[in-house]
Amino acid sequence: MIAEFENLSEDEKEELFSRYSEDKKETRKSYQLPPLPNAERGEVVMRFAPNPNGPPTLGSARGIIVNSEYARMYDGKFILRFDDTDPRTKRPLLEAYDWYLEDCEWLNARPDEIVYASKRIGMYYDYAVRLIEMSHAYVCRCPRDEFKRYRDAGMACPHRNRSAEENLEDWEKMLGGEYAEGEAVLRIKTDMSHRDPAVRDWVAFRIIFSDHPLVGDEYVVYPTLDFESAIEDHVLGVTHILRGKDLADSEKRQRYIYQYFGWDYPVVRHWGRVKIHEFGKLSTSEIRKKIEEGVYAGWDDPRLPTIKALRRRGFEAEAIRKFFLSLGVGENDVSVSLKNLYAENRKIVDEKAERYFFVWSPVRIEIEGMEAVEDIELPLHPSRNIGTRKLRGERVVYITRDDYESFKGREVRLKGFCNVKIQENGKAVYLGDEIEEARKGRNIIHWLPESQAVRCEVLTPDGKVEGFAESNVRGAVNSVVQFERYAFCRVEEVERGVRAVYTHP
RNA sequence: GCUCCGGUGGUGUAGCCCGGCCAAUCAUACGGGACUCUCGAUCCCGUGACCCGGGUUCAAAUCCCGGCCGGAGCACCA
Repeated sequence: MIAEFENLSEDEKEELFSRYSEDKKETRKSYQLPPLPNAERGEVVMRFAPNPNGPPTLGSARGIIVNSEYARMYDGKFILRFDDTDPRTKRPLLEAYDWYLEDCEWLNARPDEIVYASKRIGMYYDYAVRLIEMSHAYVCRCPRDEFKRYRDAGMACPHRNRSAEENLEDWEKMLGGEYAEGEAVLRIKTDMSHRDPAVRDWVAFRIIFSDHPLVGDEYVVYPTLDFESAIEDHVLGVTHILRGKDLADSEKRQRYIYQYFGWDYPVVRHWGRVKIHEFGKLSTSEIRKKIEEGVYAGWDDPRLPTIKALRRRGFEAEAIRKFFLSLGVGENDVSVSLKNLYAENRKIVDEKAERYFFVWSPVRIEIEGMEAVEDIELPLHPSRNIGTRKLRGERVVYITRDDYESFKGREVRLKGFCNVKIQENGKAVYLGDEIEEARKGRNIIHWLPESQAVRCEVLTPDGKVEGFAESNVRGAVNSVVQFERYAFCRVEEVERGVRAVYTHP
């Protein structure tokens, strides 16, 4: 059987291997999302609705991936909707709109439709008017604190029972800029004795005298998320809503609107909070501040949990997808290590990453007793036949300080080159080239010839690591390579020295 | 405090709706071994969990009650 296999041509072997690994992938790939209740093939409409006040982060990725995955599962539609209706407290960033588009695309979740809430404020006004006319909404002129007292007491405020005409009039005044910020809001009538105070007559529109990055100073009355989202989900025909449980109460509020208009509320499911060990709690606004302070170099700083940063680090979209699909859509909070993402990514990247040497904290070593310079060829990949790279076996080489310290006085194999005995004084004694001479085990180390060592810095999540890389990496710009015995890294710059970004071990 | 929601190995997850086939799935992590001119990959093997207490039942991870723990919301933020 084995002999039979050996007799096959390389191509045939390749084919067998790939067929075998394909099968394995298929079974392993089963991060199946649970079925959606009430979902019909071709009818499902999902949406992801971020506020673009910064670039998408790992947190956003979950929303993008899970929603788009369900849309795909049911052959449905995936909508990207910008809930950008607060130009002050959660002010959108103009560039961020495009960042979301880019990252969705990159995550293999291209939206079938894109909606900008701020461009549809006029439409929300129409629905507001209808609610006022039906006496399901009213303009409330209570100061915030005063209303809070009514709410806590479960009592109607003085404005609650005014006529539709009066309310319409006040509404017009709001729109006309006759009221200052805080002087009037439009509230949806719910139930002042609702057991959950958060549901009692919630605010649908408020006055904000601030220009909006996308629509300028066209409006002074902006809808709140609950109103905007309620209307949009219906207008867009959203069938299923999947989002974080921080928005769980929204459903209770929004249902009133659906009831007043006689609409059906979409199926809602919430997932718990995700905490990633490696990234502390970083809010978008905190990151923004630290970028401005110069703590981070930008939104794609490798230390950040933004999609931009992960992409720069060389993560594959598919790995990120699998990572989130593996978390499922449970309502319990998860606290997960990035190691899981690393593992997913490694599976993809290992078979295509070219291998190179990177010597961090280099120590210069002179090899004594070596006869002549040798030309050495090393494979670009340990198991796949994708070519070789050339190194010169010279008398002067660099090895890392770690190896120097731990192998001092002992024999090691310079991978692909020769065996030496490391001396205490920064020198080494040549022992021969034969691999057989080298002890099997953990004594094969990587190295670099002085003449082919180029300065290299690696940006890691914990800071910068400096050393030398072999000049051959110049051919690997913009790709993920494995610096042997170090980590996978994405090479992003090769002029004037090499700069790479750490992906993962 | 009030209102919701959750608690399966170190971590994440399946199972829970419709009790038995669950001495509980898969992944990751960890430990051991094989292979390898990388500390990567691959291949074996192994460790390890149903929050606690009652109840219902012939039978409970699954149903009910109570407790404990955790989270979210209680904004003119999203």
